[in-house]
Amino acid sequence: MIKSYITDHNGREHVVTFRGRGDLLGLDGLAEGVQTSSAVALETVAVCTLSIHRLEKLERRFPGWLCKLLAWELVRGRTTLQILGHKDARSRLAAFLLDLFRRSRVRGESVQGFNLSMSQQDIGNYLGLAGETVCRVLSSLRRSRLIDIDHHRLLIRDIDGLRGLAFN
Amino acid sequence: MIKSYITDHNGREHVVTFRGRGDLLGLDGLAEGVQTSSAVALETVAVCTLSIHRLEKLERRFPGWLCKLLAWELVRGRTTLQILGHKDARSRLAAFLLDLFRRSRVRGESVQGFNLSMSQQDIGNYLGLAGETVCRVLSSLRRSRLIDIDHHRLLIRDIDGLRGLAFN
DNA sequence: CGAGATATTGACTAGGCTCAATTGAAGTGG
DNA sequence: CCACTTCAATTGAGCCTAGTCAATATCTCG
Repeated sequence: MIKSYITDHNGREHVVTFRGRGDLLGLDGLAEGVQTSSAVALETVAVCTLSIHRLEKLERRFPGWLCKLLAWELVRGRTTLQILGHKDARSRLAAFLLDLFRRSRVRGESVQGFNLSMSQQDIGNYLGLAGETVCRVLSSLRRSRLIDIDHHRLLIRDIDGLRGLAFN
Repeated sequence: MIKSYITDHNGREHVVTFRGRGDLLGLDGLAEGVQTSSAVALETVAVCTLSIHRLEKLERRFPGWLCKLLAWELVRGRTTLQILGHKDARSRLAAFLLDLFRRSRVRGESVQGFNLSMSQQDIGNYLGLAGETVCRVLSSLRRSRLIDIDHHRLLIRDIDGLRGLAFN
């Protein structure tokens, strides 16, 4: 998993997304050729570089492909926005975990667990919460038997309960 | 000015953006042809419809044009995200006003005032704040001589002060 | 094993939300 | 032109969630 972030005027770091296997990284670079975000690998990863040139070639072969992808990103970002603007800490975490879970399933990693490769600090940064809050909420979710955590392995015990939280 | 919003499972409304003269509306519809957000005009407006067909034609004439636009939207959304995740009420309002101001200048409406056509409730919804908080902060900004408000006309008195707030 | 990072927990604080009452603005119809 | 209605804005009081600070505990890795 890769953490993508930006650094603001004060040198503070803001996590923008976490990308996993199969995700495209750096699409925002299309805006003027400037890279607007940085990225760090959170574990050992293999990346496949794709030149703009090649992207354009793909776009010619499958017109609208790239646009559709970008539009989806836009919609996804919108959902995140909604979460940050209107949900409390518990709901944010629930939504976050469900999103990670959904993506791990799409990748075919099945079962009902996945790897939380980022630190709680990073999760908090991404969700607009303090790291301590993330820890407290995760503990609370565990006490409520909604999830289980073993080191960095996360198990979902009650997905409907989580959904209830996430979608209020 | 047009307010673009989505409605969640509970029927609650979430303001996504405010669009003004010259802005494109409904680009998220490119994601699968489904309209993912609704829109309401906040005043009498004239809109120019643009069929997907026509968009594609434009894209053929100026390859990459649409992608670049979408990428910019992505970056813009990212900024909003940063604001929602990491700033307090005062900073959010300051950043919001500066953004509106910048856009009004781009449109050539110059001077240092612009029209706040949306309700404080809507602003709050957009920024993840309660309407009452928006009101309080605006009053406070006025008391600090950073802005002036007359009905729905907003005047910026101290743009550097606002910038200081917005960027912390 | 030791060091540095990360996680956990507690106590305290504060910023913003909720609820409620009042004022003010804008539009409607007689 | 003025009463009447309605919706937006304003202001206050009290509460509560999440942030901050600080102290351990636990993990990870060389």
